[in-house]
Amino acid sequence: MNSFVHDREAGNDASLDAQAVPRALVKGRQTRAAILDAALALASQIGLEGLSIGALAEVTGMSKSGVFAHFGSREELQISVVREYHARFEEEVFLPALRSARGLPRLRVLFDRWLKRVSVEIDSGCIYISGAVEFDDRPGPVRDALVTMVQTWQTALARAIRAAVGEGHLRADTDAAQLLFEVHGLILALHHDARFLRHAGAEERARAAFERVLGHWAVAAPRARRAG
Amino acid sequence: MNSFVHDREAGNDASLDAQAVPRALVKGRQTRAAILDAALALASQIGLEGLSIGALAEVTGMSKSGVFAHFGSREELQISVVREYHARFEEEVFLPALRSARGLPRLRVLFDRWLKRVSVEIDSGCIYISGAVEFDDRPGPVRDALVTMVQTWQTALARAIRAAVGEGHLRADTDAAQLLFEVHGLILALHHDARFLRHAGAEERARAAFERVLGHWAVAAPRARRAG
DNA sequence: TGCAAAATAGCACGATCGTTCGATTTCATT
DNA sequence: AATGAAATCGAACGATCGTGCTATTTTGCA
Repeated sequence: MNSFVHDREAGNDASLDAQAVPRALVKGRQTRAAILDAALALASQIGLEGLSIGALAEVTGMSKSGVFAHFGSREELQISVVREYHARFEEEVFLPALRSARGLPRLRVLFDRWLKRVSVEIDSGCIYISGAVEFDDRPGPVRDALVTMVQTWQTALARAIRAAVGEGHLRADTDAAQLLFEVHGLILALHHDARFLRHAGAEERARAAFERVLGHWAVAAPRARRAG
Repeated sequence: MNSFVHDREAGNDASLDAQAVPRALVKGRQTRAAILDAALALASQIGLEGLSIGALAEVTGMSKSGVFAHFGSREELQISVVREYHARFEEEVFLPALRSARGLPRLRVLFDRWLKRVSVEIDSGCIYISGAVEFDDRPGPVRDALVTMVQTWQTALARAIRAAVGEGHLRADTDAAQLLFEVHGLILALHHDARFLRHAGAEERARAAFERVLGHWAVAAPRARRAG
């Protein structure tokens, strides 16, 4: 259920209908997906805490109670949004990178798509980032879900880094956690400068810094003549 | 009024009583300061958007209207909190660094105190950071105030970096904005890992990365012997 | 000590929040 | 077409929100 890992089959979508629903209604799932879609857009703009069932009902053209019935509580709605974002993130950032060669090439694709998701997307801010700030002092199931998802993503990244070491693309003594920390910082700085300060060149800055960080752990230094 | 600059005298606190208040009541200012103090702690935990006058009244032991009267609107309260945070940030991060030698030493102190402000403080998260996420898609005076403050701080940092270049501590072709971007990313990553993920080693990671970034633009290679 | 002004309290308003509950509509199956 | 379940609606609840009023208390100065 958490995925971002190798075991991507066998359960298709066993998340809900595990205990054999007597009737297989499809309408409910559809509207639920529609609500979740609107919720995701809304949460991206005003945050997970800003998500209100009333606003969601207005956007989807439903009644408040109609929306509410699909989740049972606001908290469950927030968690569902987090999970939905996680699924999309995996599909748009992680999975496409699997088509690239193991090691540094795949790591570069991961960063590139991550970067694009944080900066380019017009409507959506990154819920991992906004959620981390919103819930860093707010215990509860929503925070727990967020932490789990972020850790899953970071674990996948760390694995990609170690793969690059294994392939001989990065030095054997590469500190994967340290590299991850610094690259993550670049994404956060990009998110900050692009979305909050509305700086134009932030994306390019992030790319340049990423190459420089990689260069520090690169196995053979081609005497750093990076485009600048 | 914005400060973070060289002109720190001449006005003492001419911010409010410029147009000669008929009576010089001190009680109002005191309670206003007490409210602001509580508001700052509250906003640090649950965010500027989470600030509610009711909760603030309860914490300070006053009535809602009593609290309200000091600011006139919730928005003005939020802006006051931003300004108050700015003032404290300047006092605890920027000003102490002025006692260090111009150039790299001062830059190091700036980073060190910045880092401590973001990670060590138990109660308070950084309002610059949480505010940036909360208001990146929320136009209005609060966002404007936040942007102004953050830009003031970044400008001061950029000036410190250029001073380090001027002192010959950093290479002449140092890209101050790029260096600032990367260092800012380290602070954001530290804030994320320390506050949200509750990782222990984040502070040390940030320090190590900072030295490495500085090293990239350092004038003399650490090993290579060079005159001057 | 008295008096005006400032500070604070008390109360109520409209709005919105999440949530509950019973009624009603829509659907999948026979 | 009938039927029972699932989906949705409509109205209402208590709570909390920001804010506007009018008292009341507290303060600083004559």
